[in-house]
Formats: sequence, structure tokens, C-alpha cells
Amino acid sequence: MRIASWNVNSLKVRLPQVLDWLARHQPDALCLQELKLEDANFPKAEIEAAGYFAAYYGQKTYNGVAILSRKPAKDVACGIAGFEDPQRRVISADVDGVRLVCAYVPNGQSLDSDKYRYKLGWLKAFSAWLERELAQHTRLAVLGDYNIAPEDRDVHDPKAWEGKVLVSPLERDAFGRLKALGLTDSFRMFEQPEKSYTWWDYRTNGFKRNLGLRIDHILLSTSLAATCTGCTIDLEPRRHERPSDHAPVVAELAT
DNA sequence: ATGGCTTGAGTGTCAAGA
Repeated sequence: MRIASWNVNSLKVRLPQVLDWLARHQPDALCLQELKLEDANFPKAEIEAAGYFAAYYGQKTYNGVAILSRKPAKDVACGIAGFEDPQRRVISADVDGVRLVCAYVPNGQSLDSDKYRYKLGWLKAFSAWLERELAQHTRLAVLGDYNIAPEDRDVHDPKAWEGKVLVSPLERDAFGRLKALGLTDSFRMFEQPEKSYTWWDYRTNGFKRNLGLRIDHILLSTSLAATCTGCTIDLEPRRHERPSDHAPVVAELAT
């Protein structure tokens, strides 16, 4: 089973690239973040014509998440149960006997921002909810844009990023608490090239200079991690005309 | 260079991303 995650930064703009990527890679499931469109405008017909089912939870302008799957998604749930959030950032579903959680973690803007406090509160609720989900679903994967670079090796210039959002100790603690629930960062289960990133700033020509961060992750429950045979970042879409600023992350499961 | 680019909203030029 092949599962993937991609922050597309507007599904409207990126739809041709998503359809092309589905055709090339034939994932069993693709989790999308930052749809930036209302459910009424979701390109359901185009996705279905490509041979995929879609479960989606979108809103106007910002946020929005979806799970595309070869087989129909079952038991679709939107949001974090028990956590009121007007921002649509989480959708989960069963696909092929695996519980998939697709998440778009808040950015936080800056350490002194209300958005940073929202991010930390959001992560606390997310973690508490995932603990309950893990108790119900042995085979669970959490895919998405975490907006956290877990370690300095996930940052092109740790000195320059010190004191900034995405790398702060409190965010890294929150990521550590997810791992403490029994979730494994699938990318780090395998030997990887140095300077592996999933996001590069549009403004500084960051991709060409590989000035990036690894902030998109696929975390796996213990029993699912035991079946994982590989995890890679696909740089190809980032080279396209009008790319998303994020690259897809792909995990292979021997199931 | 509290910048650089890309979106969406909506026709001016912000807000937000990371």
C-alpha cells in the first residue's frame, strides 16, 4: 500500500498537477492540505474521472483537507472530536483497513503571535485526540503538514531559524509528544540524503538553493511502522511551473 | 532590507503562508 501527503497550496491552481501525480504514482491514498476552496467547489468529477474517491473538508480561502483513495473511504470524520475549531484542518477515514488522519497543523506566524498560542493549543488537543484514536485503531497513520521541523537536521540553516516559528522548543516538544504516543516518523526509519526538505520559500528562490525545511511528515502507529518499507520525498513536482511550495511525501507499506 | 513570492478576495491592496 502506498500512502502520500501533499500540501498543494490551492487545489484549484494545482489540480492539473495533482491529477498528473496520481496518474504517475498510483497511490492507494493521497492526503491533501490547503485546498483553499469550499466543498461546493471541490473538483469531485475530475478526481473521480482519475479513478479516485474523495472525502473532503474545505472552507473558503484558507485551510481545507482531503483524502483521495483508490478504494472508498469508510467512517469519514471531520475535525478533532471535542475541539471546537472554525478552521478546517483535519479529516480522517478508513482506507483498506488503515485509519488515515490527514492534518494541516497551524503555522503559528511568530512566537509572540496569538496564532502561535492557537497552534500550541491546537497541538495539545490533537495529541489528546490521537491518543484516543490510537486506542481504537491499531493500524493508524497521521499524514500532513505539521508545520514543525522536528530537529536541526530538518532545517537548512538552524542558526538563522533560531527564535522563529516551526522550530521552537515548544513546537518540537509537541512533536515529541506525538511520538511518545507510539507514532514513528517514517522518514527517519530509513537512511536518507542529507538536507532532505519538504518546503522551500517561494521568495528566496529557496528550492534552487535547497534552502528548505522538513515540515511535512507521515507518522505511523507501531503495528503500521512494522510494515513500512520506505519513505521518500518526491522533489519532481516542486520543479514544475507554478509549483506548490511543498513537495509530496510518500510511504510504502507492505500490506 | 521585518524584504524577496504565491494565493484568494475582489479591482485597492490586503491577509496569510512558513
